[in-house]
Amino acid sequence: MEWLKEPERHFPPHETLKHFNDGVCVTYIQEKAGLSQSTISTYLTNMEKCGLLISTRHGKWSYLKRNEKTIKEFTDFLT
Amino acid sequence: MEWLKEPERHFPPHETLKHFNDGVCVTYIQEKAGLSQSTISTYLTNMEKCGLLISTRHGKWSYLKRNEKTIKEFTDFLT
DNA sequence: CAAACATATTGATAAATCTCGATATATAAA
DNA sequence: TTTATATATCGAGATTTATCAATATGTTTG
Repeated sequence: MEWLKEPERHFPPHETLKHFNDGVCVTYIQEKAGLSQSTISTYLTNMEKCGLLISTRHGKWSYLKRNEKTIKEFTDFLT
Repeated sequence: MEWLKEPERHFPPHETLKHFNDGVCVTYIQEKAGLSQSTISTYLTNMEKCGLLISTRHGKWSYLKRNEKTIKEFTDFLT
């Protein structure tokens, strides 16, 4: 969640997409997290299901970005 | 944590102490939570150790109240 | 001091979570 | 249309968490 606040500071640029408008691809997140591909895929899927992330598919890549609306609702609830 | 925001709304008055200045006794929290005495005692001890609660002993009773300072630090971190 | 009461600690078990490798599926490239 | 690449799903083991009953410790009261 923290990394996705500033993708350009935490991830290399995408080869195909020249921007981070839809977030970061699963592979980059997986490599940086240092967990297995299946683990990260499951985590990201769950985080999307519970509304914390937004997933967008471009060709064979899935890009993940923060869902600021739900995140705010959640932190507001915690506060 | 939520109950302790307004003890007078969520708990009966204490017999000995006539106020909630130091929070609520373990027994009341235990009864309201519906978990065993040992479970609640452990939880409250841990929450105190990690700074979320402040524990004050008056005679044979322990009273628990929120540690607003640490709670704020934590919610700030989450936000 | 002994009995009673409030809280703390210990030891145990069931359930949940973390994490992986293997495999499946989807998409693009050759 | 086979192969390569990216992501998803499944099944399983190890670790952690939730929770309890039993027991211990601390404190007051008779």
